[in-house]
Amino acid sequence: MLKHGILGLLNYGNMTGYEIMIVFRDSLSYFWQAQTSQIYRELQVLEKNGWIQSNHIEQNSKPDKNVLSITEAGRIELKKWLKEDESKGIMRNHLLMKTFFRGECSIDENIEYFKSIPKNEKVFPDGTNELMKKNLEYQQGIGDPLKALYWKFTVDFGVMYEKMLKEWCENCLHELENIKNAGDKK
Amino acid sequence: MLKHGILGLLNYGNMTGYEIMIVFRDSLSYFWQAQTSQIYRELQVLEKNGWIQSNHIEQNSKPDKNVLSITEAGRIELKKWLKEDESKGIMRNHLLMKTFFRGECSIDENIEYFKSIPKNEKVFPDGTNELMKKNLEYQQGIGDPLKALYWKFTVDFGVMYEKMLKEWCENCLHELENIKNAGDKK
DNA sequence: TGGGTCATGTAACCTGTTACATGATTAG
DNA sequence: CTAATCATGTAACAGGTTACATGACCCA
Repeated sequence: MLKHGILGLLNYGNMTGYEIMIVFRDSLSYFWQAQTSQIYRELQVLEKNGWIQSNHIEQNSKPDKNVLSITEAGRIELKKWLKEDESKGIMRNHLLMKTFFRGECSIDENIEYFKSIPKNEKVFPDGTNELMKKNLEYQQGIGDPLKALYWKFTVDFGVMYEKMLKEWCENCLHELENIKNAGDKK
Repeated sequence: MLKHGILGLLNYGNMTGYEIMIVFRDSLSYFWQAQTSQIYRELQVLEKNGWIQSNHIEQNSKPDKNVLSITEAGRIELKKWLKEDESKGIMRNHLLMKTFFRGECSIDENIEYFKSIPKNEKVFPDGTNELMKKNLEYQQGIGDPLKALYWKFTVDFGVMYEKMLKEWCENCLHELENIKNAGDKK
C-alpha cells in the first residue's frame, strides 16, 4: 500500500525520498504515516521492480540527492492497483481495542476516558486550514484541479470522522452518566 | 496491542488459543483481525513475560489442548495498559490512500468507485444482529452486564462509522455528478 | 554556538500475512 | 465419503517502528 502511495506521488512529478517524506508528513499523515526509514527501503524495492528510476544529482552547498521518477512500468502498476478492489476492510482500531476492555475500570475513570478522546484523538493536529493550504500549494504544482478534488475528498472524510468520533463519545458519556445517576439514587 | 487484547480476553476467563481465535473472529474482527498463527506466537511471548500460564490438558476423542490463564502480573500489565493514553492516533486507511489518487481515473469510473464502497466496505459483513447475539452469549459467560456495555460501545462505533462512510460516498458522488453535468452542458 | 533544514541511509526489532502441516472426530 | 470442527503450531516473508549515524549550510 505504501509502495503504491509513493508511486502515486511520483506520478505527479519527480521527487527525492526526502520530498516524499515531506508530502507524507504535511498531506497524508492524517490517514497514513510513513517513516523516512521505511520510505527509503520501499524506494529500493520500487527500483528493483523497475517501477521507478533514480537520477543522482550532485549539488554544491547541499548534500547530493537522488531524484526519483516513475517509469512506464510504474504507471501501469499504479493503474492496476487503482482498478483492483481488494475491499478487505482492513481495520485495526487501537481506540476500540482499549474501549472494549474498559469494564476493568470504574465508571468515573471511564467518564474521564471518553471526555479525553476528542482532545487526544484529533485527526488533524494542526487543523484543516493548514492542510488545505498545503493542498492548494500542491495543486498549483500539479496544475490539475480535478486531481486535487480527490485530495479534498480525503480531507472531507477526516472532518466527518472527527465529528462522528465526538458524537460517539457524547453518546457513551450519556449512557455512563445515566448509569452513574441511577446508582447514586439507590 | 494484540498482546493486550489477548490479555483482556484471558482476564474474562481461561481459554485455549483456538478459543481466542474464535472470539476474535466473532466479536472483534470488525475492528481488529488476528490470524491464528499470530495468536499462537503472541501467546508464547505472553508466557515468556510471565503474564499468562498454560495448562496442558489431555483429551480423548479430541486433540489435547493448552488452557491459558492470566497471572497476577498479567492483570497488573492489563491495568497499566488501560491507564496509559498513547493517543498516537495511528491511522492507516487503505480506502483513503486509494481515493487520494483517483484523479488518474475518469469521472465515470470514479462514480462507480464511490457507488461500490458502501457495498464492499461493510464493517459488519454478517450484520450487527449476529454480533449482538454473540455479545449476549459472552456476556452471560462473563456474568457482568456492565462489562458488556463497553462491547456495545464498540459496536455502536461500527454502526456510526458505516453510516458516516455512506454519507461521505454520497457527498462525493454529488460533487462528481455536478462536475459531470457541467461538463456535458458545455 | 546551537538548532533547524536538507539529504542520505543502516540495523535491529516488532507486528502482521500467507502458506503449509498434522490428525482425529463428527455430521451430512 | 467429504467437509467442517477441534486443536496445535512452524517458516518465510512483508510491512512498520525505533534508534542511530553522517555532514554541511544557514539563521539567530
